[in-house]
Amino acid sequence: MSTVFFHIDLDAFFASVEILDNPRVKGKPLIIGHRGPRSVVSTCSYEARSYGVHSAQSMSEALRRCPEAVVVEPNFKRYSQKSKEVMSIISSFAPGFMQMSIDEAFLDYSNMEKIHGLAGKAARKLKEMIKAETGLTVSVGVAENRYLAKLASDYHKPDGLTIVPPERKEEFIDKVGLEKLWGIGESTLNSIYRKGLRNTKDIRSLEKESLVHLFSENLGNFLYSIVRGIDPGLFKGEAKSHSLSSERTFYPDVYSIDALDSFIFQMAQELSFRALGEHVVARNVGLKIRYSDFSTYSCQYTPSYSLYSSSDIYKIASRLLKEKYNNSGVRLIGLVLGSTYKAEEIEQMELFREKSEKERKLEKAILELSKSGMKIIKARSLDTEVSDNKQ
DNA sequence: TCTGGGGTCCTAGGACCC
DNA sequence: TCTGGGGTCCTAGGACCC
Repeated sequence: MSTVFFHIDLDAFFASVEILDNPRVKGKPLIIGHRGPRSVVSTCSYEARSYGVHSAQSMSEALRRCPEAVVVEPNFKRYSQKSKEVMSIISSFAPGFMQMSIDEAFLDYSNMEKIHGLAGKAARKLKEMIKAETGLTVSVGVAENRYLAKLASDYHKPDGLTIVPPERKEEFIDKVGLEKLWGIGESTLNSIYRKGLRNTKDIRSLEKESLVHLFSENLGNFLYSIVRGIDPGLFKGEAKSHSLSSERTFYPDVYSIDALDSFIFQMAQELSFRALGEHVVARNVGLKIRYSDFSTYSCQYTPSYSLYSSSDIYKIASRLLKEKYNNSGVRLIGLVLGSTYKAEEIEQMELFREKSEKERKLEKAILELSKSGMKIIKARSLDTEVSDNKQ
């Protein structure tokens, strides 16, 4: 192998951490998630999975399938602490570390045999280290590129190790099957079936040009690559743009524009805090509305100035709401700060200079307080005065 | 049985500029 | 008097993933 990549995936991560912290739930079907009427399963233990419970399933359905399940509220602080422990072991094991999410990461193990031995032996060693030091199990995939390694880690779970020899990659792809290939969701799958293609072999039998013609430039090339075990290049490079978003689902549905506006006001502040905390400013604000029938609309606005102050964000979002809201029941409302970019010296920025001294001080004071962990909500009628900070 | 919350990327049409 | 093609930005919506 000229290149070797590992994909390391923590098994049922949130559930495993809860079991670690509370061994009494070990062996029981465990569901992580809120207990609300519109909540979904975040993660669940393997015992719960045997009842047909799975991530993203509605909680009501999950509890119907497994009424005796133990439901635990997610504790993200604890998970991210545990995640850091694991990631630090992985990142010091080999170079080319790339964390993909709270519970998975890639390693580049190319030309590393001298350090930890052949890839299989090294992967076993890494798994043992993680188990010994954190008490958690991982599944590891080893292959010549990241895409295959990612599929491989999912092939045997939990506590699995799957190695894909380069000469058997197409065979492996066929065994995984079209339905489980990364990047092919329900919609793409249906459009593939509608074109009379039933599996990975059918797709492989077509020329790249035919696939591009049948689908689109991007999807055609993507399909052509993945059925051959060629990395489509999804896990490389820096992301071009970023966004920060916040959304809330209501139960029951909300019909009052004033109530919606209050939520927008709160979310504008949340996002403003997060943006300031991460030293980013945004180019645009987006609003998302999902009505009772699940129909979802979004709109956005790009002002001529950069955004980070809660009052600017709120003003735009509130205007979008007034323009778009159709007076029917709303189940979800969301706010997005789009096209964010790093701005180290926000205080020095043009917009801040245009603002009144008072307003600037207020934003700064709120930022400081929010950093100190205090929960501050500005009174909504005021843009330039400090309220008595209820709640 | 309905369907969270946080993200990224793609598509397609229109505006505008060269 | 009719009309090119490329590039970039903006918007709305869709797809996918963890």
